[in-house]
Amino acid sequence: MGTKERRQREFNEREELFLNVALELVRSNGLLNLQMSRLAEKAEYAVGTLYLHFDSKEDLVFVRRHPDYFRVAQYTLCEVSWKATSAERRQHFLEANDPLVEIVSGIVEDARRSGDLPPGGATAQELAVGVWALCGGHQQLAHAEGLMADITITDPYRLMCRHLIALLDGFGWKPLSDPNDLGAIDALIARVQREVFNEECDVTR
Amino acid sequence: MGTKERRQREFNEREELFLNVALELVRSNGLLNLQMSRLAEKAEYAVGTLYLHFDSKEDLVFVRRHPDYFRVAQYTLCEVSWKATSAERRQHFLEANDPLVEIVSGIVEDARRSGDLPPGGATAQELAVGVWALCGGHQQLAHAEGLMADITITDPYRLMCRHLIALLDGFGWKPLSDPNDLGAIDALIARVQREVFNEECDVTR
DNA sequence: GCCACGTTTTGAATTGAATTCACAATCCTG
DNA sequence: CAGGATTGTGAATTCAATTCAAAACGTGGC
Repeated sequence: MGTKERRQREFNEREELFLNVALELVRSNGLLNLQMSRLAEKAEYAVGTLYLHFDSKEDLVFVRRHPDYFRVAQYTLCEVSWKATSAERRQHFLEANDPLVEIVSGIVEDARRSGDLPPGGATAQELAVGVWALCGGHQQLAHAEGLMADITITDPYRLMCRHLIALLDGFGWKPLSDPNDLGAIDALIARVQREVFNEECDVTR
Repeated sequence: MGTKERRQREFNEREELFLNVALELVRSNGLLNLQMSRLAEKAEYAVGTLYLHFDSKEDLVFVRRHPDYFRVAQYTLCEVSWKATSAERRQHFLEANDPLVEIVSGIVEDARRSGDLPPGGATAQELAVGVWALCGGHQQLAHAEGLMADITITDPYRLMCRHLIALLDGFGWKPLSDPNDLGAIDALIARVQREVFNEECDVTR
């Protein structure tokens, strides 16, 4: 019975199409101006079809996992829309984050095992939350146009890295570095970018 | 010419009324369910009157400075609504934050002068941004129901304090404390609450 | 090939809320 | 107290999300 499977595949492809078109629209007009009818039109399907895939607009936005993820995550986490979202989607979001939590926790545990991080105290997850919060908070501030400029901050992402270093230093994570040594930080950023992300990702944007 | 002034006063009082009723509604039904027509009705004025005071709903929400400030600030800073807001309101928001920036910068400078904080390196404002980001990020995560529970974090605000301590320790701000000494942290929280906030503010909520 | 039936897709109609604006009410001034 | 200016009103408009009855399509049996 291959028909059913083909159907399913086509359905998935259409969903993918919707998501891609949505992404395009979000990129050019912003999340706020995303309109279901325009999205449907641009994808060359009827609005109703869109609603076969997504329960609501929130739902549509929620599904995206992508380079623009940060922006969506911020919107999603914003209490207002968090509460507007169905419990299933929230669960989905939380579960989608699990692997990340795993990875980060693993890194923390490795560090502890190897003695880079003093034993006892914060659990791996507690530490991870701090990093997550710091990144999210910086992201939020960095995107509020004019805010950083107002307090004469240039290069907000480098600043974020400095704060991350300070935070981890505060937990005694070795090697300790100086959050004020800009040269060393730039070198570190460059190295991580090269060795971990294989140049694919420009952290400074 | 006292009439004009009375008028102005009455206008201001009405604005205050609108804001109070709005706050009530937000508290009972959430920010998302705030409806202009219901607000007008509850305040016993016409919708049009509401619009004499506020250009839009965003505008109304923006104006509030209050214990629920965090929630509103989060919504405000969320890129999506930040961009939807008029440039004037944004400017207003930024200016309203200036005194806070001043205060925090002052504290940082005092610390540097007294030798508690090593000289050089991050500017006071850069340091302040880190604290702001960390608080905002924690706030965001803490309010996303289920998220903290999912990764077995209890007492997210205490955790936030631990991370703040770690961050400042990382910058070498004396006295250095151990972000893992929970007893000391609780004592510190209690002390700050007592001496600075005069018990008026329950930080643990 | 063609019909009947279930399934999928459609988009016009509905709904719900923000915002506007022509008119009404009120206030002020000479 | 007339009448022009200012302020307040809420029905009407607008705009976008969501629904749902009907059309189009696919499938298996004859």
